[in-house]
Amino acid sequence: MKKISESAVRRLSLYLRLLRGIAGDQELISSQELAEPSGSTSAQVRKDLSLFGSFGQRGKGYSVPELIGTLERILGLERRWRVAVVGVGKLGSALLGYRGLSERGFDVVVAFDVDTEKVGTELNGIDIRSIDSLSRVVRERGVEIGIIATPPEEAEGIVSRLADAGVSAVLSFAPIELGNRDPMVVRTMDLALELEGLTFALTSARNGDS
Amino acid sequence: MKKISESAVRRLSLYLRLLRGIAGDQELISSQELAEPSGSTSAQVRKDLSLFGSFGQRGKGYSVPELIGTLERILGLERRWRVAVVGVGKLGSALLGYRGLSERGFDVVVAFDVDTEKVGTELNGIDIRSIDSLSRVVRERGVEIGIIATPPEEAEGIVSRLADAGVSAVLSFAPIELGNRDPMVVRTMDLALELEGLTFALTSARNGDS
DNA sequence: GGTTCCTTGTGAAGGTTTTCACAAGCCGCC
DNA sequence: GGCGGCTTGTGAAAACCTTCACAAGGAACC
Repeated sequence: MKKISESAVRRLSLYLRLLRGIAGDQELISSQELAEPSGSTSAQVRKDLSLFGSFGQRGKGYSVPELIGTLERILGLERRWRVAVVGVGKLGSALLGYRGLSERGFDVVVAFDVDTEKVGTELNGIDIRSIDSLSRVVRERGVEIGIIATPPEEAEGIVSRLADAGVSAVLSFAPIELGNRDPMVVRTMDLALELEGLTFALTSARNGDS
Repeated sequence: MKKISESAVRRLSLYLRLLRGIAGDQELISSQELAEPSGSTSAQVRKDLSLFGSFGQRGKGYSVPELIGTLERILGLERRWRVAVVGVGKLGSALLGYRGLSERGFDVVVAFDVDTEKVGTELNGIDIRSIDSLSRVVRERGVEIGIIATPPEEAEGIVSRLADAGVSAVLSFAPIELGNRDPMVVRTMDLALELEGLTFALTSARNGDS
């Protein structure tokens, strides 16, 4: 199988998000209509899709419901995924209450924290368990993806423990680098780093860049 | 001035984050030492830096404190930035309490919400004001960057109002597409979209990809 | 059935980013 | 001062990604 670039996968996710938003309103969509709101071009859309097959009909466009199904299949979203949130501080709590996860196919099945006050309680129907029991509980509940919302200094250790417990992917909010330990896929979301992308743009715009 | 790719800027931010983490422990660092923990290569590091000048010393490497200063200058972080958080729900509250922002040069100077219960109170020392007063308060407090933590259906309108009030950059957590309205820079962080990047990797790994 | 209009799928061209590889330069030691 | 070891800075090559442009195919209408 060809190698698919990360940016192509991002765009596919974006197309899917847009399509879900218009499902019902429209039966067919052209590459042009899909490109515009995603800040892309029609050629790009067609190329991205053609990496996986031919899903459109010449002269007509793409069937919205079919394309949604196709993108879900490509992205591995035909099934739901079992997620654990590690760290139930402010961010972790926000994640436990975030409907955007289950709407998009991710079920938070358990959360972990060190705080003995929190352990044993539940939040939005999700059990909070002790981090000491992480390995066992992760296996019991079949967790496949971990979301790290702990202080940065804990993150590295948590990733190791998740890896040992058989979790295959991690999304971390801790602003530190977590090497991709092989079979496991790790991705980091760093708010300040994103803001720095903005300040770079603002600053270089101000200093006579055309 | 040359055009700098978004991925290069990302990497520069990453180098800076790493350097700040080791400042004090080490006086000099080689491109190789900087590359490894950032998942890059030494050649990449040198190329990235060479886009802006020559900062190293052959045979020795880069001075850690100087390189920090240089990167801060490049990224526009020599000064602090004034940020407003719009939407004080769970996510917004978490943001108001997040130290990672001020540590990295971003001061949240005000927050906005529609809820009359919240308006007039403060959280972590940050005033919560009515969204109706957004334009005025943004100007009064010199807000430069907006962070959107409202429900997605509000996001579009908020961006317009921020733009009108003179805010030049926005980071949005709403999972919808917000076109880059010209002088303003807009960036979206979508948790589920990042998770989809992971499920794609997991799924295609399982389906005989090498 | 033929003609026109429309949109896909895709090679080829063009552009950008990454990697390679090596000359240039610095340091320390004899 | 000269030599050896080390690391930068950078053209050139390679890899990768995006855009172009057009043939192929479908639908509608006469």
